[in-house]
Amino acid sequence: MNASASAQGKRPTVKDVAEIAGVSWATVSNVLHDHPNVRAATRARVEAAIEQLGYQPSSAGRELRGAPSRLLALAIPDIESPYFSHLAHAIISYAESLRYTVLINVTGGRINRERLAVRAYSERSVQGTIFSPLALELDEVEALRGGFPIVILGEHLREGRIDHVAIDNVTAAQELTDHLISTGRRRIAFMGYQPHSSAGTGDLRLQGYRQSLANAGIDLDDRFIIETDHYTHQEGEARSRQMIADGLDVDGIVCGNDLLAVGALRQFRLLGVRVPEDIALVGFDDTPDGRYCWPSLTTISPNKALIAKSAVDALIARIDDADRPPSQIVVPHSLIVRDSSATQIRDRVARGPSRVAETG
Amino acid sequence: MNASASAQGKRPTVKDVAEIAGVSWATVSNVLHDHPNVRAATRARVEAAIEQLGYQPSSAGRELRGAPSRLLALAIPDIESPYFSHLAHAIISYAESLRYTVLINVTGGRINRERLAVRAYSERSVQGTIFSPLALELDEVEALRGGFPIVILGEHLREGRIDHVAIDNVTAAQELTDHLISTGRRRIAFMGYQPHSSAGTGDLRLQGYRQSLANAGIDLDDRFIIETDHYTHQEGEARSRQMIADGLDVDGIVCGNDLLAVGALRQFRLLGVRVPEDIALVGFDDTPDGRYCWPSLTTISPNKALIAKSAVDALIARIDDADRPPSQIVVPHSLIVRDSSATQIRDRVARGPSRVAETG
DNA sequence: GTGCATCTTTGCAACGTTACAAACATAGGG
DNA sequence: CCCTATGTTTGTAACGTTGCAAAGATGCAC
Repeated sequence: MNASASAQGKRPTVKDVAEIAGVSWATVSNVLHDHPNVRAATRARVEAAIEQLGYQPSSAGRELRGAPSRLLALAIPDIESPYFSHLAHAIISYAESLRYTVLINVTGGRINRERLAVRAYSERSVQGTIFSPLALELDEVEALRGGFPIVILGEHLREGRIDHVAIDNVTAAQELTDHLISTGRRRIAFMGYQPHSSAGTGDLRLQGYRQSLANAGIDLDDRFIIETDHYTHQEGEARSRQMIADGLDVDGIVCGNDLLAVGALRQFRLLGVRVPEDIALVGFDDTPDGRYCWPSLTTISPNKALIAKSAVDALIARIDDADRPPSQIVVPHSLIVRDSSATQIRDRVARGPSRVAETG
Repeated sequence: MNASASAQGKRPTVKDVAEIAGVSWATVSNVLHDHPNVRAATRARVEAAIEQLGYQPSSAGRELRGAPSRLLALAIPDIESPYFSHLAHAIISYAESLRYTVLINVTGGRINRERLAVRAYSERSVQGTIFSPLALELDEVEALRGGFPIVILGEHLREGRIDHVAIDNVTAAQELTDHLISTGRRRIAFMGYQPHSSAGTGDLRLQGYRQSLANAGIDLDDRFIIETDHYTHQEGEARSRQMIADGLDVDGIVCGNDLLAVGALRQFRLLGVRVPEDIALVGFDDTPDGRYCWPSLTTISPNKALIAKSAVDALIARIDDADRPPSQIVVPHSLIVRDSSATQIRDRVARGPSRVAETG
């Protein structure tokens, strides 16, 4: 109860506790670690002293002695966008259930910050990092990390020597596009091509979109592939305005994420374009603003809880064994059909295919 | 360049560096701290050894030696809602510019987690905590912290002995309500009364709403004060549905935050209630989904960057001097008028009053 | 060559913790 | 009463870092 007994400024140590309890440091340590060889009376005396002083073991001292810091880092481009804030929540929660603490490192997608995330975070005795790169090439990640445990969020085309966790973006984009085709759309655009990003997420989604069109025997108009620098509301607005200004004759758009779609939705509303009657819109990530906008947004919902669990588990496994074969984990997702792609108003959920694979 | 020279598993220490460079530990330490008394040639040799081993000083060793950890904590109810994720971003960024790292502690608003946030975080050698309480009473915070540096986010009615940072919620709510009255609304409800929360934010906003009505000579119908458990989309939907079902004759609603308003917006759309023609809606926090929904949402925009700066500055000042008088910092906000409260469609910004005060 | 001043380098101690082994009590059986 | 077995307690060392004082090296003037 009395935590302020040490009001003289210094933080209490085992030594102080030992003095109050009239025993040696070693006995205090034994009490703290539940060693069996402590008499009940002594234990009680020491515990009383701990309570009296409000003693908390120093993490620095423990670490120095060799105890693991139980500190992980999460390096993400931003913490403000719904996708990453939800993911951060899921990762923090799951890590906490394993008694790990997570340090968040916001890189802003800037390559120098990303380099630091990979290299310098061992400074704070972080044991490993879950990293969602935007600008940094995978080869450089591998070169920089130098044995430091890293798990990459996001699929990559090339099979690498680093652990990965992601949904199957190609299949997901294909499902979205298939869905639009199945509702009768034929002039479908893709918004979210990112030639300047190394992450490859946009590429993969574009690939799924292309595949779907090819399967349906629909010719691809190159002007239907819209480039974006960032996956934000602003870009969604700007690119959709441009599309209409350019006179693109489109009846459906696959957006790289929900933010782009919500931005487009607003812009189309301003321009008098009806969604879904004139143009159907679909997104990625299943964010709340896609669920609560009007019309509500058809989207791909990644299983974020499972992404979080897989990433943390993979990271801890990597920390425990630096030499284990790298795992490439694919997390299931689902297609959520809402109003933005429906002809009549309805809301149903279709489960997409899912698989979890580990390769050595 | 060669960071993997220490591939034998152990992390390199000053000792290892010293051995490679052919000097003593102390000389390595001198190089690291830019002591003047090191010969240029020796310095170069040591630096080469550091580079070769990829040596990083151990934070545990430094801390043990008495160096400050430069680690702050941010304890918030959640990291997923736009308000808190934006705030977290601002705080992390600003703290980083001062070379502090921020540890995020998600309490979920549960009282036990909040107690831990105040008390147990000194375990990880955190120097101080910025805390946004939801359930925990201020008196208990004061009792538990026992001298540990804490800055509270959120205004409180009673002048306390703890540092506070917040906007002037009473005035802000009053401005919102005044605005609705000025556009001809008379039957104005308040959604977001929170009798079960200790934080008082809802109370303060309700108070401003009451004051505005009183100033305008409008009688308050008690049924117009809507209780909510959480400030979420879901509650916004549920409460607004209930309002219509109850047959409440309302022409404007002041919502406790943007999420409630966006939820209400969607529900009204489903029920065929027109916004703003039938009911005007206003919110709090200026979140992106309020900016991008349709109609866009009139709201109070708190200066989050300044909240972040004030909170971090206050916390560091408290860390540096435990005995300084507590500061009560009021951060400016602005009223942003958008379509959800307009009769005709327009978008203008009105600056609200602002002040920064410190009391001892 | 010696003495002195200056410039470099180094040994030592301490921070708080814990594992280990050694020392110390206590009680019971011979 | 002594010896051993058992049960408790304690001293010591080490983890990686840094500040201090002392030791060592170097150069210069006499």
